[in-house]
Amino acid sequence: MPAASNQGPTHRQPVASKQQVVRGILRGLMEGLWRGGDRFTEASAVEKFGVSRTPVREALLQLQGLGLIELRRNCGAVVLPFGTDEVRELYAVRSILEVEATRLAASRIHRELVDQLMGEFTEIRARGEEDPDWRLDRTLHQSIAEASGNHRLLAEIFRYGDLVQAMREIVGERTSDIHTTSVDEHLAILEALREGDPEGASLAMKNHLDQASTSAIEAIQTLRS
Amino acid sequence: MPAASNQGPTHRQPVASKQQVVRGILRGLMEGLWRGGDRFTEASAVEKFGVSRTPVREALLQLQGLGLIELRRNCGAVVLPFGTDEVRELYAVRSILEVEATRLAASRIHRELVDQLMGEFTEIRARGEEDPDWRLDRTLHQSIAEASGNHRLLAEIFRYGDLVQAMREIVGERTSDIHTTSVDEHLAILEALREGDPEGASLAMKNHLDQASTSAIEAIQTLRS
DNA sequence: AACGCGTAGATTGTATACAATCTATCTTAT
DNA sequence: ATAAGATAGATTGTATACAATCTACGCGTT
Repeated sequence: MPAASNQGPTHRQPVASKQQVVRGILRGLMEGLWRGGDRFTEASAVEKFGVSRTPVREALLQLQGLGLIELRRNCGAVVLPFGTDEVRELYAVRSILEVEATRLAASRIHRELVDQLMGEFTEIRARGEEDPDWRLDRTLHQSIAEASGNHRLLAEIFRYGDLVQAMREIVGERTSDIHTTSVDEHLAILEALREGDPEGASLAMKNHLDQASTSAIEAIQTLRS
Repeated sequence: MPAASNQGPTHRQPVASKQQVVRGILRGLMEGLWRGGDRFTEASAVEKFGVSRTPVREALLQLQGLGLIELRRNCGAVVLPFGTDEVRELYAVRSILEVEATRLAASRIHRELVDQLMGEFTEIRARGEEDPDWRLDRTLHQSIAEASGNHRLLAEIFRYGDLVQAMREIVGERTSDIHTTSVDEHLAILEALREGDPEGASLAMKNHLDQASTSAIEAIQTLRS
């Protein structure tokens, strides 16, 4: 018997504690549980999530790195505002990064990759399917970020992509109606990339992210209503 | 300068441990102590810096957030490449953020602030002084980022500003010759901002950061030679 | 009564012990 | 001899105890 094989209330997965806290606090932020300027201590998070201080501290540091809270010496965590304005700003920064990545990618991305992605999107559209877990969407953004040729830019785009994905999943826990991924917007980006048109591709990406921003703001409002 | 005034082996400042590790590893990266792909364990860092695992872990998480190392479960920290290409990419991302912030700031920044900053830069230039600790430079970049009106964009610019400042200080520990801050480049930005010219200001910022990138690359090469 | 100071509580920073997991080597059966 | 599996070591994930620091309240002095 190599493993204890406990069934029933299995042992807490050690690796999940930190992400559980990150998710929980992010959910609280999105639901409007705290107002900007509110403070809470490590001890309160320990009690709320039932884990020890170590994963709580690491989770708070991660959230600070994501610009969602602020940690002050011996003063607890200060919750930063998180409303429609902040979501708009988040998508604005994401747009700055991805629009520039798209501009760079236009002259570097491989045509075969563009064709393959276009095929998958058109197939999805023909079947009337939905890409419910945003797998294709993420693949597209990731492929463009990689084609930018700047590893650090790719990393920053991933940072925001992971944050947006976490927000999507939290929204999905409550509202069954997930906004349909916009295949047409994606295809517009790919068509411009296929022609090697940096301005057209970056403009199409900007339009796509503006639409995504509006959808995200509506989702937050729905979550809080 | 307050001058730390460390006398004797006073009590270890509890708050300094984590930043000491961050600084030490960042210095190692800049000096080329490790090659990209090298791995080191928490235990080795504990031994190297003489602190416990807790601040080491938090330091590694911070460095991962800065995109300098990669943490893998039970596999230690993987050092990412850090050479001239990576410094160039770092400044490219910084440029993307700050150029857009400058464009946004052109129509929002207060004229009095621009005039005040121009006064301080011209005074520095008239006196032939140097702004050795980059205080004015940081004030300018911070003021522009604030004037962008996007708090998250400001935060991201701060993230890179702090990283660049830490790199400058590490370079300064070894090489007495610090590159002179380029007053003319700063004044070009401010003059365009004063006229409310978004394209001129953002172009001047891009030029300024391109020069800074070249200087940083030269500094790294000097540090390693 | 107002201000300064000191002490107690609270909170975070750090160190260490324990648990879970992974990697690599060694054994064993085919 | 090769490959599959088990076992031991190493490494990270988590929990807890201790140290340092900050905040706030109460006391004493002016």
